[in-house]
Amino acid sequence: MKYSRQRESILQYLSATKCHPTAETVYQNIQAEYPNISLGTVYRNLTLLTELGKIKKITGVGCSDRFDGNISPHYHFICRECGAVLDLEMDELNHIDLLAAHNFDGRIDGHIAHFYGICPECINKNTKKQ
Amino acid sequence: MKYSRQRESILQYLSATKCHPTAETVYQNIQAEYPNISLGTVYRNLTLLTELGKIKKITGVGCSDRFDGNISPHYHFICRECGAVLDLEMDELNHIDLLAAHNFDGRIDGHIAHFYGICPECINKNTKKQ
DNA sequence: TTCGGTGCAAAATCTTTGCATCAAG
DNA sequence: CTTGATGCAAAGATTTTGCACCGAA
Repeated sequence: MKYSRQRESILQYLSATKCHPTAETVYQNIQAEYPNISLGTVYRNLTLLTELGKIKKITGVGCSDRFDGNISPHYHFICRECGAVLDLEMDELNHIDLLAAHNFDGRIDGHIAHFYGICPECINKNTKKQ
Repeated sequence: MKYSRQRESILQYLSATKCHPTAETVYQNIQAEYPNISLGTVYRNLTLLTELGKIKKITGVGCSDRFDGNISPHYHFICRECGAVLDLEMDELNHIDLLAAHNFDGRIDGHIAHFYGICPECINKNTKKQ
């Protein structure tokens, strides 16, 4: 695979940020360094980097997919109020694959899980309102 | 809310089927009874029924959302090979919300989880091939 | 020089919506 | 009748793709 400055920039941006940006957000941020980059290139590289395992794609959060530079196994929290996506510090739930496989004839080799609730910031905001 | 034959038909179809159809598939099946129904009406009713809690929307499986007439709490299995979505017979994983909340400052009140692997049918197919 | 990557724009896919008409209450 | 629901088609939103040109090797 050939090196590309744009791809490198996308990977660096994702590795540096703790938020979980959409393709559009990645695009806007990379534009600071490469004003001529196109959204198509961003999508192509996000797909490529996901296939290479260098980033993770998070689906099922809002309408657009999100991307994560943190490829260590971890779970995500989604705030029902502001939509924020946060990393959770918790061990892998390996045992739940076994629970799922218990009454199932197929083979189970993994899972995705997202947790929902109210983020610290929104709890704080709500307290002030009252 | 006014009664509508179309909405009733959609609800009945979803309650009767064990597969987890997309809006497009619902549309095609309802067309058997109501040839003039429009995709817009299907989407409007699927959204409405989801808000009313009469059906469930399953996101994060393939490109389009899927819908489920089974509103009892349960988990889904997704076949990596054929994309089939199957119901899993397992207890609710209430304890994982506590695990998630352990090192987290916000409030956690729920989760979604999908399990991945190879479905019985595909395992069977693969065995025959060899 | 070669060939993969890019920028651009068009297209594809999925979903929502405006509006005139229809039908439930 | 009145008002919400429908059918239709257009528009929105997100993502993919064809193609000519650029730039890494």
